[in-house]
Amino acid sequence: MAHQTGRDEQSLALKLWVVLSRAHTAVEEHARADIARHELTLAEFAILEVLFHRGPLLLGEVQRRILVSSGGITYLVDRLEKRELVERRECPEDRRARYAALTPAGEALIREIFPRHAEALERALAGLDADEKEQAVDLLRRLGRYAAEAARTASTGC
Amino acid sequence: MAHQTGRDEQSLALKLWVVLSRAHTAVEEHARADIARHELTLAEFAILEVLFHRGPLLLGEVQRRILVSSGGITYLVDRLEKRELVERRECPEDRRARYAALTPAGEALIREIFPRHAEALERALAGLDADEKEQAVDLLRRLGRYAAEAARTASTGC
DNA sequence: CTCCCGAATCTCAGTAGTAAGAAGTACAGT
DNA sequence: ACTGTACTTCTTACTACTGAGATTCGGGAG
Repeated sequence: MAHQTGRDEQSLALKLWVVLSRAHTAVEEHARADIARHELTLAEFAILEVLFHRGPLLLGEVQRRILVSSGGITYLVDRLEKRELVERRECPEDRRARYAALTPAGEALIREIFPRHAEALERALAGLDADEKEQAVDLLRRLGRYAAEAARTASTGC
Repeated sequence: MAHQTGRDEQSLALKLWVVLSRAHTAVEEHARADIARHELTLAEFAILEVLFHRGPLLLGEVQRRILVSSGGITYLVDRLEKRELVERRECPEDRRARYAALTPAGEALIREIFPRHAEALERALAGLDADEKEQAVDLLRRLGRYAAEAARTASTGC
């Protein structure tokens, strides 16, 4: 048989899942600690960052980019709106939809903290050199794409 | 200067962090969905799994292996104990400490679902072949180790 | 036009944890 | 024996979300 997926293949997959989880947890802790200094969660930072780099986006677009639930995006934008870092704007073409956009204060904040956050991440990821990072990016990109696609086709039933 | 860490180095680090997060989220979703069929969270499954493969462990040892807070391990073992999958046992040498151990029902459950879970993970991770998985394991292991170590030394202050 | 299906957002109850600190216990130094 | 420090678990209050359903609206079919 061509694909004899035995116990060693399985244990290799399990090992990969474990080291993926641990690496993610360890790096996330750095990111979280850095961002917590500004009283932001990672999800809140991600919203500021995506609005900074892409400009105003519909709530649904933000939701898909940062991977939270529909309830979650409402909750998060509510919080950022209370702090006057983000504002909702009506969408002229579709009255169901709203844009999220940075306020001047939000833009000033993300402009200030984003470079320092990038530096903190660079330090956290300094265990690999540039070549190794590129290899890792390639492998993880394919891993993630495949897994996301597999989830999609499984739910739609083939 | 030897290490000119410019904008491209930083954006490479950022890209790595993004693909690491997305790969983790996508794979975790598979693991979560598979385990949810048995009314278990990933953390609960991790406890059953570690007790199955290592035998009875002190709560603190379980906590360090599955990376939750001290309050979290109490909460999780409480839940598993209510379902009679795990039991607490006194530690004769140290009366502060307790062992967590699988009940017969808990062992039967994990013995049944672990192989299927391993298969589900293997399918989720099938985007990489065996060689690539080994490369990824190596890179992620070093990445995670370094980041975890950096967090430790940062908190102890050098 | 009206009906209806689907999409975009919001509401609200519930949940899986975390953080900080309490209580009990071990152990080393005096 | 006594004291102080550190460790182990547990308690309590809180948080950052999730998931299901409600609401509002767009757009095509009849």
